Amino acid sequence: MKYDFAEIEKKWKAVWERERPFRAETGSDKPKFYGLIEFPYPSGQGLHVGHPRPFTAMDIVTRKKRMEGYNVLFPIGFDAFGLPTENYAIKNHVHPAQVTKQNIANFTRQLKMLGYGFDWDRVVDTTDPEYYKWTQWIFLQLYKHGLAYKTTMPVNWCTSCKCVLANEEVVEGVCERCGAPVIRKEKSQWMLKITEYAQRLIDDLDDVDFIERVKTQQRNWIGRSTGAEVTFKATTGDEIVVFTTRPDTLFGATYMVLSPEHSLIKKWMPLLENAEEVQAYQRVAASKSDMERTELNKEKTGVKLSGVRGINPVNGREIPIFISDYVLATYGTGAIMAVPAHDDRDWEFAKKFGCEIIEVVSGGEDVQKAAFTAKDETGIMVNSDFLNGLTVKDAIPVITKWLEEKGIGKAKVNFKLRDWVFSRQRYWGEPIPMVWCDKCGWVPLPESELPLKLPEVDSYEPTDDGESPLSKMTDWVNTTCPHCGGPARRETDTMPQWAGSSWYFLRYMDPHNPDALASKEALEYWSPVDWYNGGMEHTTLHLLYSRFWHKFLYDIGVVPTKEPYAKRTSHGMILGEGGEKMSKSRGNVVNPDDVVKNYGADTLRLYIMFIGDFEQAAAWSDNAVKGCKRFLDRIWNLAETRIGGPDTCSQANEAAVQRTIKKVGEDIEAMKFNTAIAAMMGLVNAFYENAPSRGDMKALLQLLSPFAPHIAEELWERQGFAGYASTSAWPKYDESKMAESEKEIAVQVNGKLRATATVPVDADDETVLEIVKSQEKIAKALEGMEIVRTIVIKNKLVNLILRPAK
RNA sequence: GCCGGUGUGAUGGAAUUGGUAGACGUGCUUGACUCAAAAUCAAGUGCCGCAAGGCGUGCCGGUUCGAGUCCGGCCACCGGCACCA
Repeated sequence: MKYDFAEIEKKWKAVWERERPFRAETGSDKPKFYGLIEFPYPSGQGLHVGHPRPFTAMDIVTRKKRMEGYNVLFPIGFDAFGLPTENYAIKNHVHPAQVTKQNIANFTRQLKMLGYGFDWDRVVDTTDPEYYKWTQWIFLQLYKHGLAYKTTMPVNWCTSCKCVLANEEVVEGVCERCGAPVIRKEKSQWMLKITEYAQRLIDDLDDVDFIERVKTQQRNWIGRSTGAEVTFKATTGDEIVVFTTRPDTLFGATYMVLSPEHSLIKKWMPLLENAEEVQAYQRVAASKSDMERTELNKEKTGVKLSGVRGINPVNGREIPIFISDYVLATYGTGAIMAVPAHDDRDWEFAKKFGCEIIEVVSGGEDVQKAAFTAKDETGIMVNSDFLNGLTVKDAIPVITKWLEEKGIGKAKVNFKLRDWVFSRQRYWGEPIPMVWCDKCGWVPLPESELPLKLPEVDSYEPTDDGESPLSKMTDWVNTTCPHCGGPARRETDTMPQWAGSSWYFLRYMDPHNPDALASKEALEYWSPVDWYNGGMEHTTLHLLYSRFWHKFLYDIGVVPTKEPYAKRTSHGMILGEGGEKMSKSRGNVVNPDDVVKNYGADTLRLYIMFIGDFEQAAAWSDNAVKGCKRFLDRIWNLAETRIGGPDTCSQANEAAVQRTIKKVGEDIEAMKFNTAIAAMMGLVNAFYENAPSRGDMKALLQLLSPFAPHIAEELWERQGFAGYASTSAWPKYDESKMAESEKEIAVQVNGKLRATATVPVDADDETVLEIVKSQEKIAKALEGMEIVRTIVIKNKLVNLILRPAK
């Protein structure tokens, strides 16, 4: 009989559906293992072939752990709030909840089709009020602890989504989601103080097992820099605080620059002789989008304030003050001291505006020709009074201490990370449970009133005026103040998509709990996530946000660990056949449904893991899929009918079986799924040479089971082994049985490979040399030569160093 | 500019961390089966050469008995950050 994958896969899915062998049990005595994948956004297109890569990988890992005796939690859910659903709903005049329901049903069908060992009793859906009740609850806790606040500031505004975006959602000046230009818009927004956690988000990376590129990317994004804050005085008597990473260069500060938005400018406006020019510059700067601001970074612009000057606190010198958009309002203090001799940007600006350039660090080229920016021991301080003669490195603590003693400065750490803009002017998101009362201000909804459900609205359409669709629902908006009982209005913005995903892994631990986001015991038992695999694109979004929320929940005693994830890995993208990104317009999209229909889920799983290095991008190849199908066919042919005899390994195959057990086990842990599969292919090839015994086959089926669970289960049954392959005990290997009696070693002459020799394993050097020298080729090479040196590496090679005999 | 990554046959990719480069898969060639094709099975397949042999892991150099692997200097491509003081 042929390998009828469709029939077999249907059969075993039914068994799993009935018996639920992949359920996790909170509180079991077994050691726990929590494997996590990023829950999908249930789009209308259904599962993409990119999805099965991380899903299958973690399915393999967790299936192996289960076989090794762990109590495994491998959950699935849906991150279902979001714009595509809302847009689809608008276009087709259906409720987003309806669209979500359909999409989740389709995703569920596809995920089950692929045979994943999820615990289907723990599915979460972020749009379910029983779920978002707790998303809202966390928001209230953040508010109560002063980490959520509403403020008016210029924010990123996507012109197409008609919605604000977090900094993390703006990529090269355009919207991360839709690619439309992002402009600055002054809006009142809910913000979360992620900056309060900046230091800990960096520091605690040292304690977790994240792949290096994830750590670096997060560190880059948080962007820590150490330096000092220094207070300059203006001739008006006002104080201007600047941040600098180079307090050592203070004597070289020859002018100051304020960002165009700096608050002092407004105050000084009546004093300025060129007020009109300054205002014009401010207007131009304000109208620039992020993109324009960075595109124009080649040419410095700015205006000198006439009528006000700054005073350098170290030497009392009066210096000019400029405004320029190369100084950002949102970083540091929005003001800098400029040291053109030792900063490229200041140098460029100084050249254009004719500012004085004073060298205070010697050791570089002429500072009139280029800035000297080295920060190490190469430079020696000059023109700097009491700092003269010190290296830059030594000067920094000296000047910092001096500033502190004089009360004009202090050491300071700054971060690039900004607070998280948390409101969205959209319908399909969690309502923010806050009420505005003219008397009491912002008042949080009492927890007893959660969940605050999304009301039904007539239109989900975003509005051009930047207000949420909810704002038109006057019945819903108008409410009473929970505090004073007077008339009040609800917040009409909703939470961003990242809200629900910032804590979902906690809900999996206890998904139906009505009284808490999860019970204490469940949190204690399952925390932390042992292994979390996900996309690099979430490194500075979801991964960072969820670490922030988790740390907050830890601080208020809700969760037991500082970090949510013990280990984080990441997979490469699946590209189209030619190595290009899959897209509808290129017509190179592969649909998992089609692959499963043509080859079966087991083949798809196997291929997607065999496609290449898990961490690297890989191009789809229809031909290579066939190779994996062929591999399963070959196993089927060997094991379709019951093999007789005892359940032990055959002599001919034992060493190969043992080696494969070791290799596959180690490779799964190291995410080298491609070589694990290659090893199994090699074993099957060996079985074609020496027919496998029942024991040989048993081991193979167990190794195969995490990768291709359906066929493994079917053949397991056909062989008459007890229970199920997927719940059997992971095979053990015995090092002593892996050794062969003979080994082929390399024979080199003067470091060049000349022959190979077969020698007994672990033979002593003399024996090996004797065998080697008797080789025809080597004997020939030895003629007329003398051996200067011999190198013997046990079981590997012999290298003879020769020179002509005298 | 800063940070991270990658470079190996026709092709996707292996290589026990300094020890026979190219495992495994695809493709290709040949043979068996077949009226034929597909499927399957078997053999071969880094390059040059009839052979002996020589050359081969982006490039140049170094260390070593021995380098894909270590060191120094480049080049190319991919990703992240970027007027962050």
